[in-house]
Amino acid sequence: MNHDIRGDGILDGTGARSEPAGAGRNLTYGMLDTLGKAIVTGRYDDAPFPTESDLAKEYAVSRSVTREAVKMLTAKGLLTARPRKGTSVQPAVNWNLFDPDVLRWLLERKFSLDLLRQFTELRIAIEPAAAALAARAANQERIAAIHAGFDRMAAAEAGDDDPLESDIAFHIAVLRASANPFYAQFQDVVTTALRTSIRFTNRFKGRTASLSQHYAVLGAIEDGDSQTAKTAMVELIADVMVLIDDAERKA
Amino acid sequence: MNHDIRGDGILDGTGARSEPAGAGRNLTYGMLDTLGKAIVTGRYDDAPFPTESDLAKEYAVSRSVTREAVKMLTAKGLLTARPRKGTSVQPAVNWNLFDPDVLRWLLERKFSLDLLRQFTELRIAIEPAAAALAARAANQERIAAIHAGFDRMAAAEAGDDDPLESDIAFHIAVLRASANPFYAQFQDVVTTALRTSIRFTNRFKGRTASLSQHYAVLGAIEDGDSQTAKTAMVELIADVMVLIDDAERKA
DNA sequence: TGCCGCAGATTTATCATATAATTGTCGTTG
DNA sequence: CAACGACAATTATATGATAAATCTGCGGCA
Repeated sequence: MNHDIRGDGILDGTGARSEPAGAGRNLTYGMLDTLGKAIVTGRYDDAPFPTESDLAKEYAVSRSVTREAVKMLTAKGLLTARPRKGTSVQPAVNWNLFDPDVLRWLLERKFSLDLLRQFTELRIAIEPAAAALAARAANQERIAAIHAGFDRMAAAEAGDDDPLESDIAFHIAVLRASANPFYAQFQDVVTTALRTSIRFTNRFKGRTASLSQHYAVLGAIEDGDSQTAKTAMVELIADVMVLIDDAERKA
Repeated sequence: MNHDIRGDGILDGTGARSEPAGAGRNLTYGMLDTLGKAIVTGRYDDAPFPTESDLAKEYAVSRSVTREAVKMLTAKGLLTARPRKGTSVQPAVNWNLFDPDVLRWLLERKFSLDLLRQFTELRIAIEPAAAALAARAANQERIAAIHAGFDRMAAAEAGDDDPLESDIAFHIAVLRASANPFYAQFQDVVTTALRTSIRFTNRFKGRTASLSQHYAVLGAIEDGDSQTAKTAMVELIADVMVLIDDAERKA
């Protein structure tokens, strides 16, 4: 096994994420990323997790780097370490699924329709509630942000913006407009999940017809009509759910 | 400032959390806990965050321990570090609120009615949806778990169990019964929030009257009636919200 | 036989020190 | 005044040594 966490020969095609970019930043983050993916994809489900000195040898880095990477994975709930017992992978229920790194590892390496459906089941609870709160907490600035997202979607319709990124921008703006930090917390989660699920949604080209549905959400929030905002958002995400159900039935 | 992360003279009154118990486990976890609390309570909002060598001196530990604690806080979104620029506290929007440690630090040290209300706004979206899913995914084992939680609540009514812990057990069982890992993820969050909010809810003694409401949720899930399960859970949490609103009005 | 306890081995935890890499600052120079 | 280069501060990495925790198995003792 030849692990290249130094990234000497890696060509990083995606330049999407600006700041948190895991891999190439330094040895610790490179190891974090590689190990994280390995864990969520089940490489150590039957094999025991290596000792820190074995890991250091395997990845050709110092024990400092190894220990720091392991500590970060521990902080995210993926690992646990005890003297003499060694380091071991935690059961998946302990993983912090709302950590953007963990979710990205899961979706990038283990994408499944089932996971997408479960995630959409979450969105259909969160986003309508966020829209309802946004309608109550509405002010000039928040509405402007949502409006900007909608305008980008409209521009994307005409080919002047990216359809996926503008869609994400709209939903993020609604979450933030809820004025509730717990809802705002889902920003990263929704962004990560939508970005990686593009593989799936791209197969259905008729989906951009939802522009009018997005406008219904925007309008209701502007009017301060929380109930309408909620139901409009429910319908929007329910349509996504229908797509997934269809795909699952075919598969 | 005298930081006792070694816990030599600390008497740990709570023994509640069994495994993840932050403080006394070792120096790294002790420092993680102390630093985490300090950050969320705003100690470094105007003061710059110390360099790692300063931290090591201040806490009387080696740089290894310091770096590993800082790395864990970085993994939880509280810090960011760059060569020459030093380590600095991230804006609160980047904090991983659904990390049990972060939420605990926030609630233990910074408890506010406002935070509790925002959290309840989240629960009123999550838990009813989880109950609805649970009604669909119901099987013998899952129903038994919810039933066990309910039985504990009934026992607590008679003084034979802890009212808070049994209440938590019921809600956790519903989240798990949703058979959706994203909902199950809220286990720790709900547990942490309910445990720390006991200070508040304990002032209202009439609240245990909700036993019948919990039974309504249980019954609906047993019947596979997702709509009833959902509305029953909404009512249950809406009552909590009323308590909070009352308290906020008085304050 | 069966149990208790101790010695050894293994692995993480901690410490200490040295060197490299990154990048902001400031002065110099054209 | 701008661009470049030397310096300095801070994190990043490497290495080696020692401590602490705890599992395993051996041996003694009742």
